[in-house]
Amino acid sequence: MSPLREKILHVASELFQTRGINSTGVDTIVAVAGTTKMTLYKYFHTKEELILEVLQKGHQDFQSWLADKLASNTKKPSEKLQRLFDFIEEWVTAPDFRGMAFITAAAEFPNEENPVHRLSAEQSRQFRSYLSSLATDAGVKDADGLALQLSLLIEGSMQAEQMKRGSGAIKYAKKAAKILIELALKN
Amino acid sequence: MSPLREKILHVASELFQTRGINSTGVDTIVAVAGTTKMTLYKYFHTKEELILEVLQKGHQDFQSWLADKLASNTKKPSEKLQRLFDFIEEWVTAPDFRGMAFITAAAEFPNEENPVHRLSAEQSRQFRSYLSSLATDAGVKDADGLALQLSLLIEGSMQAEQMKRGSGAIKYAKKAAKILIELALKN
DNA sequence: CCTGATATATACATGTCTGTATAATTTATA
DNA sequence: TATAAATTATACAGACATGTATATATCAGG
Repeated sequence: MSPLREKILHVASELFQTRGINSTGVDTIVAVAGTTKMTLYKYFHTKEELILEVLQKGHQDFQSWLADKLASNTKKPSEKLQRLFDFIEEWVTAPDFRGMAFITAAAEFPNEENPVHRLSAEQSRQFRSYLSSLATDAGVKDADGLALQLSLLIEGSMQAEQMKRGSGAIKYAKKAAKILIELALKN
Repeated sequence: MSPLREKILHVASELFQTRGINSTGVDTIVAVAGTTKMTLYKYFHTKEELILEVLQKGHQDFQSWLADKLASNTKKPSEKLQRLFDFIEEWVTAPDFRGMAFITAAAEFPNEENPVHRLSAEQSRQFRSYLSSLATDAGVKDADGLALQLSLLIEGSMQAEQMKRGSGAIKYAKKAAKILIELALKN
């Protein structure tokens, strides 16, 4: 894959998160990336296409990072569930964290028919489904229910952290999660 | 207060939530409100001022609606805490609910220095502080902690409901809240 | 009816946005 | 070195953004 293409993707991702998607023009993106509009439009036919790819890459990076962390630091399924929030905390307290892409994108494109909104909703659904599989593996009965609750805590924390850096929300989310998980494992 | 001014505020609020703030031009607002730009700029010197007032009114409407509901449907402080999510559910499942203004606004204006972002963060903080006072009145020891956890569940549910109408997230948030509240009341 | 405030109609200045057209230039390959 | 591909430079079209200037119309109170 072209390094210039990846550079554009990376720069766009940064700018979208720090300034917002709609407030970031393609002129700014190419200027920061050190290229021109002609090149950008060669790799991405429209700005919307670029947005969708940025979202996709962001979500994939997050998902595989999390899966790797869980795979290499835990063994038992229930352990994965319990240590989940440690890694989420690591993710959201990273100095360059500026919010979860699919959360902010859905807010910038509220119309449910919009392709960007649809992809965001799909990623949110997919993340919950991943949490549900973790819960199922751990032997939780209402896995979907627990997954939804955990996703609310996680996405809420990300939202809170994006709104105010160093909010410490994730600490309390972790405590709440621990209670909910332990209770779910008993039933 | 001028009815025309209120009409503009109301229309702007609707459009901001259905199309996004940055994607809604003042031309659209005045067209839908049935007035002209001259009048809009007489009442609001800039678009940003209009945005800020829309946010303020939205938050005030929500807060007073919730306080009224709690005041007229509950007596004991602990009861308020426990029935809180019933009213939140009523709020987010209302047919015209399109997301919590201060959540989406913070996403559209990610820069923490931005006045719109600042107001959104302030409203979020204020809401948590209100939850904390409810918890304190109910005799909860770590009132701030519980308030933060509940706010994550609430804001997460609103986020989820805005992303996909009829998500049912609030149902599970309510269950989680019940557990957390009962546990906090015991300690 | 007349006057003053309120609102409208309309045009415009100025800037930014996405996306494209055209030509020059660098870079890689053979 | 010659040829082809990739990238740049630059200008522009057309739409839309915020905000303003100017003149007209509506409407209430005296």
